Amino acid sequence: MTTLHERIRGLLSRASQAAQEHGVLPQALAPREIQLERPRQASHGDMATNLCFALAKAAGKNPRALAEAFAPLVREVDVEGWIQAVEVAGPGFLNLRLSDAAWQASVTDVLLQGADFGLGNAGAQERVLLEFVSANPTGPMHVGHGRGAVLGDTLARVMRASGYDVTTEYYINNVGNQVGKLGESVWCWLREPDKRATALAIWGNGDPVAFPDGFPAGFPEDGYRGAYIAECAEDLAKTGLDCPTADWTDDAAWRAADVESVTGRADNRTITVRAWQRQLDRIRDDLGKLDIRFDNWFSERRLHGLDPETRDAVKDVTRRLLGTDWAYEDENAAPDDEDAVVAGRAVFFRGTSENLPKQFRDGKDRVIIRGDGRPTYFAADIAYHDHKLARGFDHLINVLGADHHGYVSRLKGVIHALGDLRRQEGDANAARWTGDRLEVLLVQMVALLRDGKPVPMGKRSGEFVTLRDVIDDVTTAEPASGRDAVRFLFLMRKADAQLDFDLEVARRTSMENPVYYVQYGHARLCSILERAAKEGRLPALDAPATALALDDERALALAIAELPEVIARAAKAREPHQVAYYLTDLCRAFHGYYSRHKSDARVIGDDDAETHARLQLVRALKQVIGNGLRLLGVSAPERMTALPDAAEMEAEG
RNA sequence: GCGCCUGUAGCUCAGCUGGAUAGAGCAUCGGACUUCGAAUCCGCAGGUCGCAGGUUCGAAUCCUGCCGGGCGCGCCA
Repeated sequence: MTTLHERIRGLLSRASQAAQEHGVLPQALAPREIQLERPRQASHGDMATNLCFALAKAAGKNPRALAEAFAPLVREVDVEGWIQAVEVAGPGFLNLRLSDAAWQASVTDVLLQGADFGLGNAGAQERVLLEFVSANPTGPMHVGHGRGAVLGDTLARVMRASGYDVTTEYYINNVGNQVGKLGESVWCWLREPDKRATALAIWGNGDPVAFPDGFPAGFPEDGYRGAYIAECAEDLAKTGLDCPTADWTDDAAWRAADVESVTGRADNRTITVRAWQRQLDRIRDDLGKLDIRFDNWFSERRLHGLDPETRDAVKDVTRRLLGTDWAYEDENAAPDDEDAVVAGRAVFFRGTSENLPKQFRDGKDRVIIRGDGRPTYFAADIAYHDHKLARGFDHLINVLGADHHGYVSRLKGVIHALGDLRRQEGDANAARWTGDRLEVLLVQMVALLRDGKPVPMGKRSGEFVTLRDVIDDVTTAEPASGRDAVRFLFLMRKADAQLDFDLEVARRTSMENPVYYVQYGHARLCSILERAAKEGRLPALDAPATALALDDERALALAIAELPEVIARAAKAREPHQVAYYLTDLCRAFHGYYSRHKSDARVIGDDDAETHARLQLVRALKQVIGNGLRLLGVSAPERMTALPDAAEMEAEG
């Protein structure tokens, strides 16, 4: 199996060999990647390469002269006849005009490769661990999490299509202050069933926060105030914790029953564990609505030795770092935290070390172990990333919210330090621990709009629009439409640009909402094929498309041939949005072709040869759009359900 | 103050990683359904690529300095 671009690259590569034999190029010349691009101007041919610019230096010639010498060689090695014309243009471009056979073959390529068309092996099976979402299991996911989720999941799909061996992972942040606070918040609601009932009734009415009795006594000042906390308590009150006592107000009994709470830590109480597990279930459900599933769910607890059969890797790695110059104890720092049990000695990571490459160096040394002996989030992350590399991954990718960007250099720095540590320990694999094994993709924020106006969100009040709300809100006739709209629209911006998500636009069924545009294109193609099948005019799948002759058909054939290029590029650049843009462009080309030739060259016509060839093109287009949508996790409907008519629309509006 | 991201048509954004005359959608205006889907298409108009230097055959893209916007700089995660 091969593709159009591979054929042309092969041709150009043979031409460079010939050039070496003819003395046009020096003998010793490293093979290089040949860039092929589609010129904007039709007069520039079907494909252009800047190969001669790249080779000019090595050849000691100016690009234009080299191109002049190169052009006849391309013709000479073109034994298959793929090239109709080679032209030297501008300062040294080689413009190629393909023969009919060449571009027509791309239609056949697609049909023969089917669902596999577009796959490549640029990734060379590199083992990549892709961590994304990793939202704290302390509450519902919001739209920002959703964007990271869609980006991560689509990137995984795109990279797999490009030959990377990708494992996806969700890091469950179930240790520390935040989950502890979650447990306490739930606990407070549990102890006051009457107040809970009142509050839930009011919340159930749609009133987000206000209710007469306020929060339960002793509710933590910085606790989680959302309605979902009371709901969680209600749920646990019904199902229990598999513990002997039924009286939630019996503090002593519950503490005794908190068998997992041997350390007295709030984040390790049974009730806390049940609370975050429940939140995690909801997160898993929400992700499922977007068709996102993880290969691994990695519990932070195991890094602290809290899960069965795990050891305290955090303590272990801290101790080992302390044995080197990478970490040190600070006796002067007094803990600000009044809850601190002992005013002990905090442990710092020397992130400012001169021994760190500049790009991994931090502005200040960071705390790993607090003065009271509790490890920080950073400490666990050190153990976590050590563990990731120890599992044998070649490359790590983390998708993070852009507000975490200050954390990146620290994390890379510590991986570098771990490498040095392992070298000192005589680890033969130490070279694998380097800062540039970690790649962090920062996803910018999402602003939620309704009809152009920002939707107010205040996390503190507990009132915020959840990802689930958004998916439900933009779900229209088809069950998958909410998922499709959210996924596609999140991919219409590159990750490092802020994104406005307009709920009204996401429901719209016009070009403003590109997901419908692309899906409509797919449905339209299906409908043509359906008609052709009904009339018994579908050719065999491997029938040639040699009767295609229109410029628009040439352009479409060349466009579908680009899918493998787009996928490879998107995977390499970690930019899945390129696939989304490609699909809208391709559909635009198809809709244009369809409309322009409605009267003079319909797909199904009198001439059998033309009809068959056009149907092959239609089939190929459908295949390519379908493959692309699958990559984006968006459904490719065979038909679109009817729109509500104008009267209904107005009644709604 | 320091660091990261960002500035492209009236608005929202692409721009194949340094290539040829910078492109879409929306909005405005004007056109196209007797046929395989008008959820579509065609056309008009719209630009000092924030500003100023620099690098070279060539810059929206790379380097420097300003200006404007966003986000970070916890013994939070």
